[in-house]
Amino acid sequence: MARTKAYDKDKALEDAMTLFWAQGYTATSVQQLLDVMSISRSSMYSEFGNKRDLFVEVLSLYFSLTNELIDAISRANDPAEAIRKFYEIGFVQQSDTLLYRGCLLVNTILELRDVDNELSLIAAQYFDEVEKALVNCFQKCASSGTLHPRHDPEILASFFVTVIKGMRVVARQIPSEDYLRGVIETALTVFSGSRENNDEQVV
Amino acid sequence: MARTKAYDKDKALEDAMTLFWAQGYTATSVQQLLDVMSISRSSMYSEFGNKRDLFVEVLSLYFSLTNELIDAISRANDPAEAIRKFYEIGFVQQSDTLLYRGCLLVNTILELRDVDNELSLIAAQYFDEVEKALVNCFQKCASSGTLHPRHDPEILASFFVTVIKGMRVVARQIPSEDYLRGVIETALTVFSGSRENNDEQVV
DNA sequence: ATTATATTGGAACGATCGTTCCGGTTTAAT
DNA sequence: ATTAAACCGGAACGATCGTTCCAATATAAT
Repeated sequence: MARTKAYDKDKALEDAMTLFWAQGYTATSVQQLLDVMSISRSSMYSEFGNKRDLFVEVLSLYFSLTNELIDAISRANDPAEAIRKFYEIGFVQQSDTLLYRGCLLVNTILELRDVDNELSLIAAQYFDEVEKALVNCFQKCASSGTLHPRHDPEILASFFVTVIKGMRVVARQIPSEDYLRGVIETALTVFSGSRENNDEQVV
Repeated sequence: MARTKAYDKDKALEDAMTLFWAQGYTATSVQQLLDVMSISRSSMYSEFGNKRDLFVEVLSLYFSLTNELIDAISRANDPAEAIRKFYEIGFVQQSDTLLYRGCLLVNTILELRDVDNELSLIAAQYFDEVEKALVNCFQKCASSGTLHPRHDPEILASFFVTVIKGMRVVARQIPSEDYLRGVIETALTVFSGSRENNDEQVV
């Protein structure tokens, strides 16, 4: 006996994600959210609780979109392939609009660390999932021999995750066509390097 | 015939920087600024104009602190030394408090890109100064032979700047003692690598 | 057609936002 | 001691913040 909703919850959540993604949590007002979500004030509060709860759901939705990424990493048979797949899916295959938006998780980690640490940690933990997948991949590659024993899987994963985070910062600055490619290709050369003349590093 | 100020402008600006650095531009209220700056509302507005103008001055102050960094880069004679100096000054020599604060420029680039692009661009341009210094250094090294001709100075600089940006994101997550060191040491191996088996990269 | 229920738009809440303004206070120079 | 200039505290501005509430509306089931 109920009236049908005039809005689509999934669609509304997606639109909220887009706005939070662009403007950040603090700078995005509820009124702006209502506008892009095409939802009434009352419906938003009854459906999502409040602005903060909505953001938590948005983070969850955003992370669910990275499943494709994690799967690709898990399936890779050599380390360079894993990274290339990552880059391919996360950067090349993105439309400019999405690419230039950067990463909601990175944005959130930075924005809310000293404002709402709980939210910041949620974002950080989601990103850690990606790092774990990379560690697993590299460990698997080490076992199968496609990763040179000189490389530590964990350190290697932390390196690439950090590079990706940096690239998400750069992406938001709307870099030239080849900028990110140069970065990732340079990063990939760590696989082909020898370390002989690197023993006396002390820093 | 004037009364002496009860506040120290430089000190006040520094304190404002600290707060903006931690909380970001949007989430920091004028009242919070007055509290940490130990300045009256009237004095703040007559001295700095408004919140936005104050932030512009804060960005300028922040950038002036990187002069030491840029000098160190400029003086370096080989590329690895430049990067190590950068890491040493910008990360190792920092107190935990400062290190975990991340980078105000990176934070600002991300936070304000779609909120106040003008401010975001100021931050981005400051960071570009660092990148230029790195390019110059690498070009100099290429001339003097301490940089292998296989490396392109600009691409190499873009790589390390991106790594640094990523490391600033990571730093704000309060990483373990050795995390950042592992990242930078891995990044440095791009200098020692050969590229022979890397010809068929197509991505 | 009636009933029941969920959705809706909009008014209203107190709190806080950035900013302006003014009267009182302080102090350096006359 | 008087004057002039600058600082200071705080009230007040309108605007916006996130949230709550309610009456009106719309629709699925009876």
